[in-house]
Amino acid sequence: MKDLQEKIERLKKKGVVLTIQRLAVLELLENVCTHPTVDDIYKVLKEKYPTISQATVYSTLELLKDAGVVQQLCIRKDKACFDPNPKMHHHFFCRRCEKVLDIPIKCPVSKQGEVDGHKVEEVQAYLYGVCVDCLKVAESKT
Amino acid sequence: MKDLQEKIERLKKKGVVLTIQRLAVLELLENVCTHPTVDDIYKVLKEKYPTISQATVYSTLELLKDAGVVQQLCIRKDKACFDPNPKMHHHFFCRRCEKVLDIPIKCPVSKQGEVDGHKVEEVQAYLYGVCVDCLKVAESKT
DNA sequence: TTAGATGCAAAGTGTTTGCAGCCTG
DNA sequence: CAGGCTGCAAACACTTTGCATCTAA
Repeated sequence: MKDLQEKIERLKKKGVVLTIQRLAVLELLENVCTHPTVDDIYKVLKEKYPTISQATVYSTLELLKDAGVVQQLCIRKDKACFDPNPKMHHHFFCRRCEKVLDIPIKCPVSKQGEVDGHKVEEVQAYLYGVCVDCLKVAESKT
Repeated sequence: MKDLQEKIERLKKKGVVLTIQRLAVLELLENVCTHPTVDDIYKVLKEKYPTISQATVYSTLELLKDAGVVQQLCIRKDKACFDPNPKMHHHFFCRRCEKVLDIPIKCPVSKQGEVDGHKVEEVQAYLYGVCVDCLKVAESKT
């Protein structure tokens, strides 16, 4: 939970008002090992905070992203998902079960923050395929 | 034009019916050096083929993607864009002018087609930042 | 007290779907 | 002639927006 405290500090320093809703989103993300979509987050929070709205979840996630405490992934073409870890790392999307997983590969962006003269601020490497669990299921059916 | 012929051959071998509309999409993509969205393609084709529909453009692009002659990029969160080059290579998105550019970096997916036991079928590395042209404009305004 | 956040609903945008009619082989 | 493609419009899903109300500092 050290991460959570650090994030809260960082947000406070930026002058962000920490409402119940924002803390709830932050906390949920901190305790998750998946990469939830907006709707995933909304549905879970709805249980504890029945009046929370999708618009708030959307705006909070944007706020957290802009503050650099979470990152948004564009790995699925239908909807965004979020990663509580804001540090650069990469992802795998299983086309079968639609899970998103962190992966340990290093994707070197040549010279620090610069490629062909373009200023690089962010890098996302997305791998697509079939995850090990789905491969096992497929095998066992053979 | 060699590429175009090869693609047409490949599609024919797969038994794909090459209608006027499909050829038009294919040809347009072959003569483009950008990464057009569905709407970009639709608008251009509309001039030459006033009755063409968006649905046809969508279905054609999916067909071409499935046949492996073009690739779809998920680099912008609002809409898909397409790359006539189906071979693996990576992309840069300029947040200022919203251009998508091919970039020469190599993003090594460790062992051939496999990471952490997951079967990798496709890799997309997306870099985000400000392109060299927009950087120049920004400088000249200083 | 008040600037700014929330909740609700409507609007917006890209994409998919259903189906009648048309075309191609 | 038959299967499949096209064009049109409606349906869909995710996201954004507008605004009245509420709330944290």
